[in-house]
Amino acid sequence: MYLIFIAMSSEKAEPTKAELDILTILWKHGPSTVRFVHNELNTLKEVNYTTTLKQMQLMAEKGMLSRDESSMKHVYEAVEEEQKTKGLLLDRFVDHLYGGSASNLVMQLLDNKKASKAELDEIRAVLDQLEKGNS
Amino acid sequence: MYLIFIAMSSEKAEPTKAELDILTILWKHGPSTVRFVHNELNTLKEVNYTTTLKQMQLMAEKGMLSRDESSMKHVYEAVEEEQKTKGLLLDRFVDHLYGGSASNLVMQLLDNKKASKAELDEIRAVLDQLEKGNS
DNA sequence: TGCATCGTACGATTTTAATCGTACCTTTGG
DNA sequence: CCAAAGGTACGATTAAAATCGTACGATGCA
Repeated sequence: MYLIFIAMSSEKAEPTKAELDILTILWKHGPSTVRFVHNELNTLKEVNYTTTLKQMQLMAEKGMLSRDESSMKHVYEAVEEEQKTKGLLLDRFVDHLYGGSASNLVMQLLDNKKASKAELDEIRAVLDQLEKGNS
Repeated sequence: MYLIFIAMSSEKAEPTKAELDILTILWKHGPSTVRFVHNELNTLKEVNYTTTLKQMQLMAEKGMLSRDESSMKHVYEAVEEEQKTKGLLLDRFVDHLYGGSASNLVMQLLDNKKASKAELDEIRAVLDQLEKGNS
């Protein structure tokens, strides 16, 4: 007797570049129509309306977006929260480029970059906060 | 009279996933033959030898790798330094996902992740170092 | 010498992401 | 009423990334 598993794409697929652009807009503005997303998108890059539409349809099919079809103008919404998705991407990034070491990444970040005084302070504040909570 | 510029691909193209894997190996081990890189690569994912070869040839063509053809077994080397390339990728990442705010990224990094006590300390040390140098 | 092994060269194919063209339905204002 | 405007559906195409198959030259050694 065998157990058969239907692959439900349990492996979190990370959004592509184009998909991330759309997600970003939806995270920022909440549930939106294709038209709205498309307009926002065109402030970044020029694409045909049907391209945006198709993208969003595919994303919905993949389960990245949900949509409300009750009105003729379908309203789409990101399924995963911004923090969760970005967190996943960040994790992958750290793993792949910095061997999983967050501190290595931060070092390079502060080293190579124009991290302003304000930013340094802010980061330090985050650190303090964390250590307090940890102990 | 016109000045004619030969496009020398001044726009830093970021390496693709597969390319980055190869670069990582070269950064770690220094100038290497295709065979060596290929073996290393196969500890991560299975690919045909000629695939690795072709990849590296293309990368050389793009100027990402240089190669020494004096011996029959060509020896390839990464052109850009590890820090420089990773720094570029990191910048793009911060810009795209965190609106260019390094502190936002760090916040999420420390928040969402299992940043160990040791890592926190290390990061704090980096901060101290920086502030000393800045003032 | 001759053949197995290991190397490069390179066109072609496959896979995935992204874009577009066209058909057709719904709403709306004159 | 009906045409213009704006919506969805969806196959087909283009673009980019990655992979592979085959040809053929070098090398080494029985």
